[in-house]
Amino acid sequence: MTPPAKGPAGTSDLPEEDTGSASPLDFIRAIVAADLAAKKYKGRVATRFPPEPNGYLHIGHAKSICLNFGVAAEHGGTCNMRFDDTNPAAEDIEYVDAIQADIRWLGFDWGDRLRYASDYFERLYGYAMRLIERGTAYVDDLTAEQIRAYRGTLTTPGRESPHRDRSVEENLDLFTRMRAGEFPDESKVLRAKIDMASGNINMRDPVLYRIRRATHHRTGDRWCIYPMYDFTHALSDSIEDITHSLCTLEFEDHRPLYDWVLDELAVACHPQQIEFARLNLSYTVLSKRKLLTLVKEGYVSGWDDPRMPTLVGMRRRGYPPEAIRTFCDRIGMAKRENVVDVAVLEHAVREELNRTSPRVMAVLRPLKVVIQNYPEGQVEEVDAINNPEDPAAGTRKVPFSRVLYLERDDFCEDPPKKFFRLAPGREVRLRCAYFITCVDVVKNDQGEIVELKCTYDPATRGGSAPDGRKVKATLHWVSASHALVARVRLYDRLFLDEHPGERRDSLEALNPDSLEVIDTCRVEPSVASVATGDRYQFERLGYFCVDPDSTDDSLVFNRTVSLRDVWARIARTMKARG
RNA sequence: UGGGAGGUCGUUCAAUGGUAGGACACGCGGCUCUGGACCGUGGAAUCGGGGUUCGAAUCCCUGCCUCCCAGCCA
Repeated sequence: MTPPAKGPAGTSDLPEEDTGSASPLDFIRAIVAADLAAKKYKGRVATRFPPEPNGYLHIGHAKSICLNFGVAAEHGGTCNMRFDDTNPAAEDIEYVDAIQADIRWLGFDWGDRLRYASDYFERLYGYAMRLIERGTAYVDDLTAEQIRAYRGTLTTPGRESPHRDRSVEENLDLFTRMRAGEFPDESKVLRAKIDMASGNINMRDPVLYRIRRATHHRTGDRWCIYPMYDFTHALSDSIEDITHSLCTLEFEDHRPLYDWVLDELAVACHPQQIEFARLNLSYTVLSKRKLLTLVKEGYVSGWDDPRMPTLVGMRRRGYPPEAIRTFCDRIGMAKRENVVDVAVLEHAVREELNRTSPRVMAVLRPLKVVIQNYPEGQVEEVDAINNPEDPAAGTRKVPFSRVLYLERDDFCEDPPKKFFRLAPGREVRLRCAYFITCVDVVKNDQGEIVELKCTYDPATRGGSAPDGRKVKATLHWVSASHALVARVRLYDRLFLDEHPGERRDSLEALNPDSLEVIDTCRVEPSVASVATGDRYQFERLGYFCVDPDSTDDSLVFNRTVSLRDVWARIARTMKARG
């Protein structure tokens, strides 16, 4: 596999070829390669990513973005950023800005090839007039309900509209007046004259234009008629000289219409539409409607809630864009319906973070530990490696003193088999510091453990014993008086059901424990000056990033993903077996 | 007796008439100052039935199952 280029993976700086083991091409890349070999488009490859600016981008869009920009880059081609903005009622400038920011963050660059379907409205209008002149489009006065009734059903053919045979002159006149605003909304539409008996419902005289008085975010009130998707999309592709128009499976039925429009108008460029299966992810929903519900009804804090599968959510969660691109490479490209295990995504995230994140020690649930034989008031600094995967990351000093905090989960008064951590009388290693032995357990009136008394072996400084004795566990810690207090947000999957999208009501499957906030975490002082978005590995716990809610005197971390946890798995099986 | 698309390990993607393979997940072992990482290893699949062929996941016939389509959304 080829990890995308380091910097922004624009249309020209991706590795052209995986020199070495040639991994097989997916079916779309195979078609593109064959077209290139056949000189089909004069050796040109031009794609586009055409979102409607009516929502935030999510991981499913990332698959399409990586495909479109990737295919173009692999052949020195181009990929246009195009907004399919033909429905002013649903769209908003907020989304056009957010979408561009997300794609840039993902690592792609469209240079000066930013396009809007709305820029083509005048040309599109001209094409519509041409269709009318050819006698293959007509103005219909039927209401929406009538059109639906006339359309027939899946198994029975439709009926032709009584207005289907209006003269070219009358259609031209009516359509001109539609544009001029002479008719109220929804009173007339322009329809293609194709075949009301077609088995493909999209070919039963599809609507091409509707009257809709709405202020468009780019064209304002200049238009009161707006073109429909099928008409706009095919022609926009053609206008932009696109060679391969890649879209998802549900548009397969639209391809005959796509081709009809371009053939009927005999345009110079007729791109080929190729459909691929959209991405589904286990334990998450990716439908715009459902994501909108989560936001609107307050189940999450917003589009950028770290539990959301949106690109903004993942960014805030701390997912590196490289990991998302790697994920998109790995899931493959096919036409079969699929549900990718979210573990594949998490694995890509861990892999990237393991390679790049500086290590730091933090204690989520502090348990006070006093080292009895360590001199009161003494402080020393131990050396800690910043990233064992990257020697260039260097080392840092971590203060050690008499009173420390350990993770509550790292102590067990009555340890079960295979629990290697601290227990009464047991010796363990404190990471980068000393071996300590637990000599006493202090409890409060409720019987809760409030403090541990330990001793340390001064000869084990640095973490190893001169006599060669071993310990079975190494624990993370922080010096109580030096540690910073931080708030940490622990995220878990938003849904408990593996396929929440298949339920009538996905909300029933919501995980009530998808967010846990801990306000009393302690982190080592080296993270005092951090910036929003900085990523760390909290040793033995997971990867965390600095949330924008952080201020100069209050740190907030999001847990991006936990480390793989073998002990948790062992504990789970032991519990299951009783 | 509508049209379109698709069925390969648990999941996902390969193999395009010639040893069914990778990744993730899972199991076992090793190593380790992170029960992380890493290394090794194991189990695990061609929807069913016929046919063509020396040889079929792949070609043919047939049956079954799944998904998409009846917005003046995209």
